[in-house]
Amino acid sequence: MAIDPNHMEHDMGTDPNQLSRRERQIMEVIYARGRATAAEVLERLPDPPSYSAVRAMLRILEGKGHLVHESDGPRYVFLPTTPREQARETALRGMIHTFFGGSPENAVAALLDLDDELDADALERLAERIADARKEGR
Amino acid sequence: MAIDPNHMEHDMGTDPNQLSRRERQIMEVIYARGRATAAEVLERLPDPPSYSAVRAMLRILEGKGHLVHESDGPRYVFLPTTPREQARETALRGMIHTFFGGSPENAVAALLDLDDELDADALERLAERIADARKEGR
DNA sequence: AGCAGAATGCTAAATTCTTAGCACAAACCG
DNA sequence: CGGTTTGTGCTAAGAATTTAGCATTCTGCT
Repeated sequence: MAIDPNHMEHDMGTDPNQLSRRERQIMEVIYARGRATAAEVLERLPDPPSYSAVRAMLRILEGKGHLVHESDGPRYVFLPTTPREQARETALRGMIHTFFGGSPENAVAALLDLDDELDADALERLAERIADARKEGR
Repeated sequence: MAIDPNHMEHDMGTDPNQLSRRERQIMEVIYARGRATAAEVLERLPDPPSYSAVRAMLRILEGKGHLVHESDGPRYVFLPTTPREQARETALRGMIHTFFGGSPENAVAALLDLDDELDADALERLAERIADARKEGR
């Protein structure tokens, strides 16, 4: 059941583990929103720099292959090149390895333990999901 | 049920979101191991630099308050100042915000969907845990 | 004892990151 | 229309990060 850390290897060019401080912050803003203009990124950055600094970083991230842009009227909207589903799986695996000894079960348990918690409906849905998984024999 | 992003604010000095590329990689190695010497960190770093470069980074991380060291014979063993339980909660909340629209339920569902999957015993334990949580009325 | 390897403290240089300003264009508003 | 605001492309400088070497000490082995 342990997660193989080698499973997390990627092309270094778009490996999130190679992102610098600001690059990472920006990618997180964009994933949280799904897509974002420079102004929208700027609004959400911790310790925000200037608008032109944000644009410069976005261009760099595009140059590295992490982002592409579309035009929306006069402005650019940036999207991640790695689909969200893939990016979050990568992030989950990394977190399981770093903080949960490779065990997804421990990670699920920790999620269930968070204070601001899953409500009854969510727990019911999850219980059903788990029951389904058990029926499928996995 | 949405996670409040403001819940993630920390003293900027030890805020993981402020870690640079290499600092973050090193912190992840140390959390994965629980504690580590410079040599052990070096073994696990992607694109590893020299031993002395690793030591210099460890000293910096100690100076910033992220690590402390103990002596183990002639060598130093480094430990994170933020306990693992706290660090992983921070990481989980951040991930839920970035990739799961603030919903822990979505995160749990994604974990359940990982390929290399929870086995039957783990599913049973989680099902019990969920049943307990539902009995407690939360 | 002598030597080689492992360790620390320290320093500075190389490299990378981050920032913001300029010139120009486009869009908006009175 | 004119002035202001918002946007892009581009550049370079300052700041931060990363790297590794030196001097010294300690440890282990022959």
